[in-house]
Amino acid sequence: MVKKRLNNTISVDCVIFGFDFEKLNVLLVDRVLIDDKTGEELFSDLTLTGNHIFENESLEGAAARILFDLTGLENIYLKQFGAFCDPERLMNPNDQAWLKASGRDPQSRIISVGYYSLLATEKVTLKWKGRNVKWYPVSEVSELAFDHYSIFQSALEALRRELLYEPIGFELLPDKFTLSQLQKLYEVVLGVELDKRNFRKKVSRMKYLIPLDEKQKGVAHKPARLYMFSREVYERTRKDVFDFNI
Amino acid sequence: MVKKRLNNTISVDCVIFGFDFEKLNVLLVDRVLIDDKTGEELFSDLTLTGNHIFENESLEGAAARILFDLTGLENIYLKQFGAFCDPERLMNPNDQAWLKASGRDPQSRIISVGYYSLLATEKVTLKWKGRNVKWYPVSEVSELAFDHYSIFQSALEALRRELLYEPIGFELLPDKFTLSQLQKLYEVVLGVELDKRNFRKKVSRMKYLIPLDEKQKGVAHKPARLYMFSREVYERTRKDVFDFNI
DNA sequence: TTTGTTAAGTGTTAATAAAACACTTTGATT
DNA sequence: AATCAAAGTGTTTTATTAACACTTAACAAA
Repeated sequence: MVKKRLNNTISVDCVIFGFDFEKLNVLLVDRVLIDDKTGEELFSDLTLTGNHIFENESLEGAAARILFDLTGLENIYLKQFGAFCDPERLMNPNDQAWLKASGRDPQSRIISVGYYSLLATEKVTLKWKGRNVKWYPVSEVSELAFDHYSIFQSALEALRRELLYEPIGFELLPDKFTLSQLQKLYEVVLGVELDKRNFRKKVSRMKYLIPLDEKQKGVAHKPARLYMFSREVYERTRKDVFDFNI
Repeated sequence: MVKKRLNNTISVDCVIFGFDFEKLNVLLVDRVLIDDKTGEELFSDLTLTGNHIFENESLEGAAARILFDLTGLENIYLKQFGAFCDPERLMNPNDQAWLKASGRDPQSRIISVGYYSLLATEKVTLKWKGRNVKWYPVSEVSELAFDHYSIFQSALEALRRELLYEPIGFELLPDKFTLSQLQKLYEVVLGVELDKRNFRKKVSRMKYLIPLDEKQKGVAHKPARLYMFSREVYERTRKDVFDFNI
């Protein structure tokens, strides 16, 4: 092993999850490499949204910038879930060609710090900025460029774990939502089926879930009551000490 | 903000926790800067154990190497808990002097990837290698160099959370241990008091906790039965699906 | 205005887990 | 033989989880 101190590049990759009341989606970029001379399309595949970190920018700042550039939204939920830097991670031919074409040293090492973020898709209007960015259902994501598939899986795992223990589901819903929408969210993200009555009994214990004097409109059935999440109540009533009982 | 692509340095910092049946400890390095000319001690403070990443080395590989260099141990539990890279993090005067003295550009940016690892202190014989490395009780750690105190706190938080949901406590104990030692471990790491009978009832449900036909020796009271952790049983009986009930 | 459609909303019982609590046992030491 | 120190052990109350089916409200179509 060569014991040389390396200069590396830091990039931040965002796994942007969006919930549309039916399924969980993720924002991916359609990466197309065009041959300079012939204008021919060399290949096309999908990547996560990512970018290099600027001078005087924090990791989270870079993630927020990427998110802002794509959606125009600020103050979105962002959570760091891992750093990725396997020496072999950028070694497949497409990735090498891509790095070369974008003027980087294909031998250089890039460390990726991953953030996932949570959005209600209905809040978002995508800003193309010349890049082909689209929502893809999480269940249909298979191969991605670089090592982005394994980063994506890591993010999904981190999201699931977080959802079990922290009230972050609300980040995937509009400000006002119904209990059925909240239940569907848990079912879709965790990949389970939940009993309606037991679910409602459970969430009724969460004081930060505030029922509103307002109902759904324009639905062809009994309209559901709307609820909102109160961060204020959550912060005030959360237990400081671990309440796990071993 | 200057939009320049930077070359950065990656370092890996290890927060090495050790349990001694009484308290949780952490391995820290006493960093002393000596003036080249006068031989005078300029300052001394404590840092986490860390190192730069070598070429062709993975992040986890670097963490394992740091751990091996300090303890001579391999296959130790290691968990990545975060990446740290605030532009302001290395700006205090001691840290600047240190970077300068060790031949690095004080303006360069260092990203730290943090790993924590778990050990029974009795398994470890520290290898000095010219560096003053010692166990410090976690409860007595206050200031550390660089931003290592906040990295340390992050590690402790990650450890506590992990301990609540995964059977990692065994990593902090010798191969054979008593139930009282296991209980003490949970109490010390989580900072709670637990009821002996309820604790035993709870762990008796864990099939991967194997009672041995062996007892403590040389204690001036009723000797306790020894137990071991079976990774094999754990892997075989763990639920694949989330068993959280919402 | 009646009828059909669709999802909302609601309660009980049985099984399991958590919380609170004190005395007896065992081996080593004196 | 007596003392010491921690090991080991059960019951009751309360809270949570799991399983399960019918009525209601709004809209749309006839």
